[in-house]
Amino acid sequence: MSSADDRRPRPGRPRHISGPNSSLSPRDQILDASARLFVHQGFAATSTREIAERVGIRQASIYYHFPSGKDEILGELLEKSVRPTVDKVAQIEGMCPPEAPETALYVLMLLDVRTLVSLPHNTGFLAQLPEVTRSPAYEQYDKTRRGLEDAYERLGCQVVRPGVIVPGSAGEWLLNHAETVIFMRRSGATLGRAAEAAIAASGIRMCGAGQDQIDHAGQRAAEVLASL
Amino acid sequence: MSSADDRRPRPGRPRHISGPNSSLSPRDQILDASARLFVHQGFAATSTREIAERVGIRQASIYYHFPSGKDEILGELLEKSVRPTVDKVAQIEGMCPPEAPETALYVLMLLDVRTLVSLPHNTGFLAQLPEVTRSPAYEQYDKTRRGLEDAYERLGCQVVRPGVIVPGSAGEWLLNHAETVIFMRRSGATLGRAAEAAIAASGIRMCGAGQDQIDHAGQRAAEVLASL
DNA sequence: GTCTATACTAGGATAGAC
DNA sequence: GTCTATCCTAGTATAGAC
Repeated sequence: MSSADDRRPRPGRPRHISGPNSSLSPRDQILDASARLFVHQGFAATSTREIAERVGIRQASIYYHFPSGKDEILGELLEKSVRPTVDKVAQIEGMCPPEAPETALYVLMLLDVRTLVSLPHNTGFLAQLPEVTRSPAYEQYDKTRRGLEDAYERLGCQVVRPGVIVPGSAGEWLLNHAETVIFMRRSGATLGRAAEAAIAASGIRMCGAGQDQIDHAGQRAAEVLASL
Repeated sequence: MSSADDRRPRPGRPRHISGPNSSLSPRDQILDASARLFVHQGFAATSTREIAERVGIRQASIYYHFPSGKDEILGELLEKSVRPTVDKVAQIEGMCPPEAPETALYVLMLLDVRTLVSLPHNTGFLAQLPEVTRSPAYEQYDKTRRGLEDAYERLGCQVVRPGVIVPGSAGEWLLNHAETVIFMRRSGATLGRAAEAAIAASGIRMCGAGQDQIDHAGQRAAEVLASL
């Protein structure tokens, strides 16, 4: 990482108001405030002035940290919202026994759900905004996410029982299902371990698995996730 | 309805370009163009100029049909996106045998899904936009939609098997599930009868119903829906 | 019913001082 | 590193002609 990570207060004109100012670097303060605002009122509807106000700096100062403005901020928030999950996918597929794909799928879903739940300000939602989808920053995000969808597809195809019909592709369907947490968080819910597990479980159930298999996958998954 | 519904070309200065201009009333042309734009690029990110351009009129002319501008257009689009479903809810609950709540739930979901699928430009998505949620027009929509969620809750509670854990309330969970069609449409899928049924089926499946019950509910549901 | 013209505001972005 | 000052564009909204 560059010198931007340096936390020491370096020289520079003091801010016009010097509030408590948190422990985050100015750059991270901007990211945090932006995330909250983008998610609550939309990307297009949020102005750089509003962001600056939240942080306690002037509008123009944002361009010191993000020379390309809002879009650059957005790009970084998007990246942070998929990266953690994707990075662990290969690991999961490696650790789970190929003869019990439900377990791997359960683990993947649970991991995905947990990551989304733990994202600050529910930033997973950003990628759903139409302005964002069309923005140049989205392209990079989308490539990364596609890797995730592929993993769901590989596992999903093995788990779905004959006779069970799934709309569209299994991968898209299951990933979509996991991402419903985003909308649950939006409607104000605080999701605990039980809710997270319930979502993963219903994902497997939708594929046609019986209660016994679900329970079994759930137990094995907890172990796998713990050793991650 | 008022004189706005009058389709005859009434006097008025001719448009600056006189294209094919469809068969819709000018007002409906504005609604249609707005719907497409709002869904594809967001509400806040869409300007009245863009709307006007699509319709083939000047920006200022929009205010003749919608004196309060964009928000008024939005309000009407939102209303059209829930009204059809909600209006049929009572009817459904009345028609289905109380001893087989899966059937009623299946019908409700299928109806809901079909309505969402048939909405022009996927306008069901509008209510998901943060700018929209905070807009004054949303309040009215939300009240209407809550009636729908209540119906899901009533039926869902009867269907969910003991031992099956559902995150949050059954009503919210199931309504959310039905609304995933919106996101499937967004990712480009064209949904046929089979896909619609698959969504309703997996909703029931998530509650813990077995394949035989699902099949049965599906058959009964088709009959009920036909006589609606 | 639609146009032209225009007033007004808000937001993005840059230059240079401290 | 943050500020002030300022420019410029884009968007909303109104008034009045046709």
